Formats: sequence, structure tokens, C-alpha cells
Amino acid sequence: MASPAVPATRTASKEARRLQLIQATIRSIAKHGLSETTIATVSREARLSQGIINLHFQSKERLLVETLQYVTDEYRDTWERALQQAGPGTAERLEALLKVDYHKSVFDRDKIAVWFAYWSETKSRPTYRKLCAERDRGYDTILTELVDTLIREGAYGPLDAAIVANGLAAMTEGLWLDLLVNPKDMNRDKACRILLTYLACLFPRHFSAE
Amino acid sequence: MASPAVPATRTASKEARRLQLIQATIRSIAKHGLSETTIATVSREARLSQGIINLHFQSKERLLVETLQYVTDEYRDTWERALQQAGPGTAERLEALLKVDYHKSVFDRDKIAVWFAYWSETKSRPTYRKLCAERDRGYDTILTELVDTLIREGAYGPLDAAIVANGLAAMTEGLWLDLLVNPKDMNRDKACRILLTYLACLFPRHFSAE
DNA sequence: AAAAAAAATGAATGATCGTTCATTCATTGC
DNA sequence: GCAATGAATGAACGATCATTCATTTTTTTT
Repeated sequence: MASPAVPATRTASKEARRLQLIQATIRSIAKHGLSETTIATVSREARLSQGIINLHFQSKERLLVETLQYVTDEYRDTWERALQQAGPGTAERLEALLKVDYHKSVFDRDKIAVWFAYWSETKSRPTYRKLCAERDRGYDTILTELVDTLIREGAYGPLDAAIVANGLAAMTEGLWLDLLVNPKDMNRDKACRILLTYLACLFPRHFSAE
Repeated sequence: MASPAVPATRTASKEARRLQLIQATIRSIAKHGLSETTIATVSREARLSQGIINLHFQSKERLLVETLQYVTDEYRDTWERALQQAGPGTAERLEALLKVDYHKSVFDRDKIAVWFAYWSETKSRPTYRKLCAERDRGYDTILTELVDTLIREGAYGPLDAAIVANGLAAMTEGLWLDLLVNPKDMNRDKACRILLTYLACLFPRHFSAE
């Protein structure tokens, strides 16, 4: 009755074992919070022994850093792939990029709990802050580019692309928070409607509030 | 050389001592994060002994809950007072309410670190979640009311007040996150500009991007 | 199939945590 | 000024934490 993610053989490859532990860490943070995530909760979640974490990550702190690294990488991969699959038009590319944040695999309460766990510790942990800031920088760069192009293509007056892009990104993060704190009153459809209202207001000839 | 907030007499009133400890807790969370805030860091911050916390709060957990209670109360008081002092016009009342979130005493990295510390634990701690959800509900109710009135007064088409209000609140929370994670790239003026861009876009006859 | 190597275990360790409580200190009432 | 009262202390306690490592288990090599 082992979890399907757990390799059948006792000796999985080093990389597979590390990944298994990182995913167990994510589940533990989502379930117990970061402040009550211990070596015990993670190893129990992975159905492995206590010693396994120091064997593969040297310390709990390194496991936490590599877990943050993992979720930032996964997030970047997701929106990069979404952009690759999007059409050539600026508006459709912008929509594809923004929609990632409301996709089922991203707009997920467990994953959002992990993001907030790390964000909340950025002030006291420079390592976390740097990784999170990197995540933002890459996303903001491409988002600002698209917004800037759309403003010029659509002749949308005196709008400042950086300001607009920052506002769009901020709204998404705020809606994530709503899902975390008030899950009864928030869901993907509603969040999309809220963002789309802003988009339609900014770029009425490219987006409408459906 | 005692901190000015510390009462001169050894025996302060019970309420003053509790307040002093709550404020020390806030400083500790801002400085060390919630996961590394201990009885030791809080009592040291308050320049009192270890035993003082259990004497006044019975347990560390109760101190943390009462600290969250304190910051939620303080926040509500702040925007209620701002509304009382605002003029009668709907637009100016809306502006007064929104501006609170960008006031020096609210748009402050230390205080925002505290908010995020509790938000990040809401999923695993129902008590935190309830208190945070209450905070949101009160604010959203009055914000939605004002937005609704302005939409009708200004004949702003088919806008949904609840959706717009939710978007405005979400954007603010996202901008707080930006200040926390990327303090070099965010400040009160910039955040105000970002929000005002949305406001001017929604209600062009009442707000302009200055 | 035996030997060697590698992976995983889990009991043991020391450090740190929240909590307790006998003691000390300051204030109040007589 | 002397008890009596209550606030505050900080050393001591058990619980829990991350970490270590001798041992066991599995895989690979010979």
C-alpha cells in the first residue's frame, strides 16, 4: 500500500530520492506550516527514516532552500512553457502568461501555502529573499515587455508599462492570499474574473469582462 | 538606557505589561521570523525575564494569538478613524479608505512581515485563519459599499462592485508582498501610483493618474 | 555465491525549546 | 517601619528538535 510516488526498490537513484524528499517537504509545509515542519514530519510524509534527510541534504536548512529552489524552478518552467505554446499575438501571449497563475496546478491552496511560508521568512533569511526576488524579476521582465508592446500596438495612451505590469502581478498575489485565508469565498473562476476586469479596463479593445 | 516604551517602575499595570510583551512579539517576528520567535527572543526584546510570558499569557501560543488580535484591532481602528475624518463624498471616502493601506504606519516592512507570518500559518492553524478572515470581512464590506455607491453615482456601466473591491484589496496585499520581498524596488509612492492607475482606469471621472 | 559497496535505518546525543516554581523584589495597607 | 501581597525572576525540568553513526539491508561486483 505504498504511495505510488514512492519507488518500489529500496534503493532509488540519488536524484529520485532527493525529489521524493522535496515533495514530502512541500506536503508537510502545506499541512503543518513551516514553523512546525520538522525532520520527523518530512520523513514520515516520505515514508522513510529520520536519518535520510541529513544523508541526502546534509541539513534541514539545505532541504528547505532546495525545496524553495524547486518550486521557483517549477513555476518558471510552467510560464515559459505556456509562452512557448501561445500564439504570436501580443494580447494572446499576455493572456497566456497571466493565465498560468490561475491554472489548476498553480492556483492551488497547498502550493500557495508553500509560497507564503517562504515569503513570510524572507525578511530574516536573505537566502530565501534572493531566491524569491529572482523569481519575481524574471516574470516581471517578460510581463512588462508584453504590456509595453500591447500599449504601443494598441495606442493605449499614456499608460506606464512597468506600473501596469506591477499592478497585474500584485493583484494575482493578493488573490492567492484570498484563496489561502478565505478559501470559501475564492476560487479560480472568481479570481480570473477579478483580474480580467482590470485587464478589460486597461485594454478594452483587446480584452472584455466576458 | 532602558527603552522609552518600558515602564520605569518594576511593577507596571497588568495591561501595560501585556501590551509591552505584545509589542516585543511584533518586533521579534519582524526581526527573526515567526519560526524563530521563541520565549527567549520575545522576553529579551522586552528586556524582561523568561517567565514573564507564561505569567501574563499562560502559554506562548496564547501570546501569539493575542498579538494577532492586537494587530487586527489596530488595523481596523486605523481605517475606521480614517473614514470618520474623511469628507462626505463617495470618491473622497473611498480614497481615504484605500490610502490607509499606504500610510507610513501601515505600509511598513516590519508590520507587513508580521501579517505575512500569520497568513502563512492560516492553513494549519484555524484560530489564525478565523482572525484574519474577520479582518478581511469588515474591510471588504465597507470597501464594496463605497465602490458600489460610486459605480451608481458615477454611472460606471456594468461594473460589479464586489469584483472591483476584491481586486483593489488584492492589489494592495500584493504590493505589500513586493515591499517585503523586494524592498529596493518598492516604496509607498510607487505603490500608490500603481493602485491609482487602476482607480483612474475604473473611475476616470473621479480619479486621475496624477 | 561470496565479497564489496552503497543505501537506509533508528536509537542515541546534545542543544534548544516551552514551562514551572521556589525565591527575590517592590509596593501597599496598617 | 513592618508585615502582607503580588509581580518578576531565572535556574531547573521534561519534551522535542536536528544531527550523528554503528548497524542492517539491499544492490553491485567479482
